[in-house]
Amino acid sequence: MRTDTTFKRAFNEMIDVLRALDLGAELPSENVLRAQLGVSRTTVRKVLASISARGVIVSEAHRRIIREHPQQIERFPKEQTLASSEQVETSFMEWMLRDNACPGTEINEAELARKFGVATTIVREFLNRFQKYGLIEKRQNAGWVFKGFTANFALELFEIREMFEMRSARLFATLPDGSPIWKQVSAMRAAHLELLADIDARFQDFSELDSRFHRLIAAVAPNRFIESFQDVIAIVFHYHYQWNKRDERTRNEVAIREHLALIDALESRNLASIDQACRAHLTSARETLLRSIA
Amino acid sequence: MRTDTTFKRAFNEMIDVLRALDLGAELPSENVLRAQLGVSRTTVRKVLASISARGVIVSEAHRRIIREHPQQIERFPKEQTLASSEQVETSFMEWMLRDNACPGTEINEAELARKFGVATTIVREFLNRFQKYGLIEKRQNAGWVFKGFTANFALELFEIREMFEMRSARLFATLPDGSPIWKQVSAMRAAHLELLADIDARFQDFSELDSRFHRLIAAVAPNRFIESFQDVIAIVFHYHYQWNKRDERTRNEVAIREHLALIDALESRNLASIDQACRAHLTSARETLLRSIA
DNA sequence: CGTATGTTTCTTATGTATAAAAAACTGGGG
DNA sequence: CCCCAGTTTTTTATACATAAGAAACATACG
Repeated sequence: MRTDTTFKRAFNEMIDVLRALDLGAELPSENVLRAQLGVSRTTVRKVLASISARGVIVSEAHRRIIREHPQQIERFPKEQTLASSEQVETSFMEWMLRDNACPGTEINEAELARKFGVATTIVREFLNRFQKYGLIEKRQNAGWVFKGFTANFALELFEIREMFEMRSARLFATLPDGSPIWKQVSAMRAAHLELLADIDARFQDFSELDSRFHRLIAAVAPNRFIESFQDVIAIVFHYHYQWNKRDERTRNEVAIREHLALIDALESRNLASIDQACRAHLTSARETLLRSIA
Repeated sequence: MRTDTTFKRAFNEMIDVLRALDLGAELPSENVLRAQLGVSRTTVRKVLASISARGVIVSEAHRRIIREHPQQIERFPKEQTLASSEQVETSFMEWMLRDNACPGTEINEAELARKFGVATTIVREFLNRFQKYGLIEKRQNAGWVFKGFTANFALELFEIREMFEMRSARLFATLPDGSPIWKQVSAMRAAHLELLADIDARFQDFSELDSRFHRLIAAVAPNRFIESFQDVIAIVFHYHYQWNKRDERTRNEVAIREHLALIDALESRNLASIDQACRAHLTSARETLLRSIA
């Protein structure tokens, strides 16, 4: 049976929506809420019914009134708001990084499904999607093989990354002054400086900023294949560094400074500087990853 | 229920194996046959049992003897030797290219499953794998959208293709004389000349040769992400050109000559010539594809 | 009439079932 | 002992079932 994670997520969000409204106010229409929460009206109605049953709102003649602010209502815990297909990703990455890092390990769909507590269909679907990350390989009529989080993997990854990133960065040199991208670049610098100022407390926020930074650079000339490859990079860094915490703070601080240098170079529109800053960052990122694998 | 396409394929292949043996000869062991046919011993035994039931071979005390050459035995038709998951690819590409080429078309899993006569699971799995080709996109809790076989698609595809191909081709300039790749390059030239000599009759064989040629060039320095991208190129060319036959013969002849020029350039080890030949071919291939889309 | 809610229908997400295929186990002969 | 064929156990490929969610349709109210 399908899980009701969409409902639970919408329910949690609806609590926030209600909190922002005054007592006695009329709720927005189902259609407005639908757009706001990003779900179907069917789900909105289900959430409203559920909240109504708890007495937080009352329906009267085609309108809904807020009776009390939902302070007491408990939110659904985060795990219950993730579809099984999403949970499997986390389970799998943990299995991979913690338990069975060794290359050549055979992956057994049935066993994983049992271990993760989901149907085999889900595991299968996940593995199919996960294939693009280059870490597993399918063998006809047999299971999958884990190819290993190896130095080779990192080198192949960075070879592509370098091609793509240099290509995008270089395009900034000819980007017209009026492009809206420059605004985003400048906002990106601010975000980096902000994080740098508070690096001791917030160094763990870097992973997400890193991904946003590289996606912004790639966005200078959209290419679906490059965008898809960003997913590969993002997942690798997200999980690998989550698992390997050595020198995390220093590592991130260095990367932030390299990003800032690259931003300066981009804004200078000087091709040589761009090349240099970009390559410097990629080389350093590669070395860091390689060191953490060895 | 799972289809028995593996059995049928093995059965067809076994017929060839038996034909190559003398009457009265003893069959190789199950294990040897298993390796030869590339299936499990379970399937080999099933095939042997089936052929045995038709009286072509007799089992006596731990050995199997060929009694007659299987001229009469009918092979299973090709369609029955393809797993549903493989058939779906063809069905889908035909649906896409013939019926619904327009961008933005919504793809309905259930409807496709009905149309193709397979379970929804299979269609779903296919779409998940097919996502990497950049032609479809998934929307949360809703179906998929066909993004269209558009000029933009072709341009993005070729931007990546050019980066990858130039990278590989350039590496040939520093490839040591002793590398086994040179033998394959020379064999590749022979294959091209052979096809060229008989181009009027065999121009349809080019698609496969093309794919092998570009994979060989990439093989100079293996990179899983580049290899994976070759699949994208291969499928696009295979199906798109199968559907668009305009000027097929001329188009292929031109490409063969460009390939030959590139082979010469590679063997010259001259970087400038390699760059030039490689770029010339890619430009021409891109123009051809764009023209056929417009 | 247009917008909002109530109702019905269709589709997707995910579990379960099962034949086909693979792999593991077994006893026997050279 | 190694290899071989017979047997049993596991796993995969695929079909099918169903609740959740989306979309389409219908009705009512201002």
